[in-house]
Amino acid sequence: MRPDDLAEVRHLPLFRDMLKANFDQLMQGAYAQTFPAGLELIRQGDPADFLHVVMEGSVELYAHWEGRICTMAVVQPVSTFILAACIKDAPYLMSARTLERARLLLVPASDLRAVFRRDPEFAVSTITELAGCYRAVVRHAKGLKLRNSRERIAAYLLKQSRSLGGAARFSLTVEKRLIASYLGMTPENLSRAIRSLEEVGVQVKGQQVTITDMAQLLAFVPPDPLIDGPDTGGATAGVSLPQGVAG
Amino acid sequence: MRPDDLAEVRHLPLFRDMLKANFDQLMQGAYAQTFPAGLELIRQGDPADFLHVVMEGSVELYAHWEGRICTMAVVQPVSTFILAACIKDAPYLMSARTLERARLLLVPASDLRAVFRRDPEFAVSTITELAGCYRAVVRHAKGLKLRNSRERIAAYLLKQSRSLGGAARFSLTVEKRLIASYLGMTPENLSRAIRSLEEVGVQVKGQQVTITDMAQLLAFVPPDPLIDGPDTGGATAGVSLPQGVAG
DNA sequence: CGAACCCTTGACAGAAATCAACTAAGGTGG
DNA sequence: CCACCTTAGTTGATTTCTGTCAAGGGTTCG
Repeated sequence: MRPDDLAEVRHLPLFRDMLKANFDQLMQGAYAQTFPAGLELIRQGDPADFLHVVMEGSVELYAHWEGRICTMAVVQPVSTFILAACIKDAPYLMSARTLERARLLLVPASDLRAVFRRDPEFAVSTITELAGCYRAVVRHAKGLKLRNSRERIAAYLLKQSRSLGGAARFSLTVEKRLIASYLGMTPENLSRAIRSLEEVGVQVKGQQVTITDMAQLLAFVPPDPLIDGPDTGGATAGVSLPQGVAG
Repeated sequence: MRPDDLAEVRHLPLFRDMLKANFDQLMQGAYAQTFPAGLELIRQGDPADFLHVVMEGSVELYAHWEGRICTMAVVQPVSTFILAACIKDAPYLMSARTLERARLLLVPASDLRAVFRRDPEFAVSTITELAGCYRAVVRHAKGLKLRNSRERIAAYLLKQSRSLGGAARFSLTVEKRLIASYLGMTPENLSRAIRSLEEVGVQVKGQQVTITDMAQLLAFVPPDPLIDGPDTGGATAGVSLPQGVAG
């Protein structure tokens, strides 16, 4: 594993406060690997063996049942996923696949469980991380239940804009079909709904999003930190959530 | 607070492994209180001051946005809720109200945060509890996205049945309108969908549910532990989930 | 160049929300 | 004890939303 990878992992909220000795030991059992695009990393139902950390590229978390599939999140660097399954030593609830060529760090789940039992700082970091993940999914569920398709799309676009500091023009970072699945609708429906949103202040041409009337758009879906998440203003992009979003 | 209350709280997975001294201290700052039916205990957006433990009665967790409301969970004794908000010292994502007369234990969030920083066992319990909550919400979100109304209802009824050891006859434990909201549909739609489920092996008359053809019902919605949760076989009832479900 | 694949559009079918009316059950107060 | 009121639940008619099926345009990549 590259030394600068280690430094980056060390800076993650999950790992930054633990004792160096414990961090080093955790990383000793871990290994980094590069995967091609479109590879299935994890299949839902499998036992949770490794905590995954995305170093480069992006990973889709998705779920399936009876032949249907839906995207649950897109994880982008640098963040972890499937933490909860590792902790519970339980089957993964979601599958994962690379959206593009990606480099991942795999940390054995057993090491993880051993370490937070003896490193209180790491335990606290884990608690904070999980609490954040939990709240992210609750917000997602609230969006699904309280908003219709058009509203979810508008809120999604507004969130993207806000994460870029309120930009009126920006590019979508993931495929539309994936956005559709993440927002709980079909690609056709997304396409039509996007078109219909022109009358409330957004125009989407290909990947290019232009907010033509911010006030009108804000009036159409009043952003709510209890659904859309707190103002990040940072560089978080895509459908991913602030940090690790999957357990 | 009653001594037998203390014993019951002490037996919760969240509290059972911590040092007695720490438990006692936590409980010293806590207080129990009885609330009438229909009282709003928590309003979403308010700062998280207390971890709530339901000792008796039941509590609905719900969310609202722009005049719309939806039920997120029903919490029944003995379990905790809004753990995650307390940990993050962040605003509640959900509101809470008593469905019936209920007795609650309120534990100051600041005490909570202080204690798991110095009691590793409690930290581990908190981690496990949160991981469980996270997975419960992920399962709920999966159900919403991967199943249609009829399937969600059928799965819900099957889950109730299984939690009673596979009973073919049982009573609904919560109001239908609440079930409808929990499952993400209108009461009218629930009513009609229930009626239409007669042709796949369930009959519902008032509160009474009768599974007339278990095989057919199982074929209609193949239960999936990654959505419906692991087989409990226990006495868990209502729309509530195994343990604390709200952070 | 051809083969995928994504995205879009149209036509249609099915699902779900809405509006309105009606029933039934439970609780209140006379 | 009964009349009354409130509320949950149901049913019907209708509209709106969403998914499905099919076709075509555009792009990327081998």
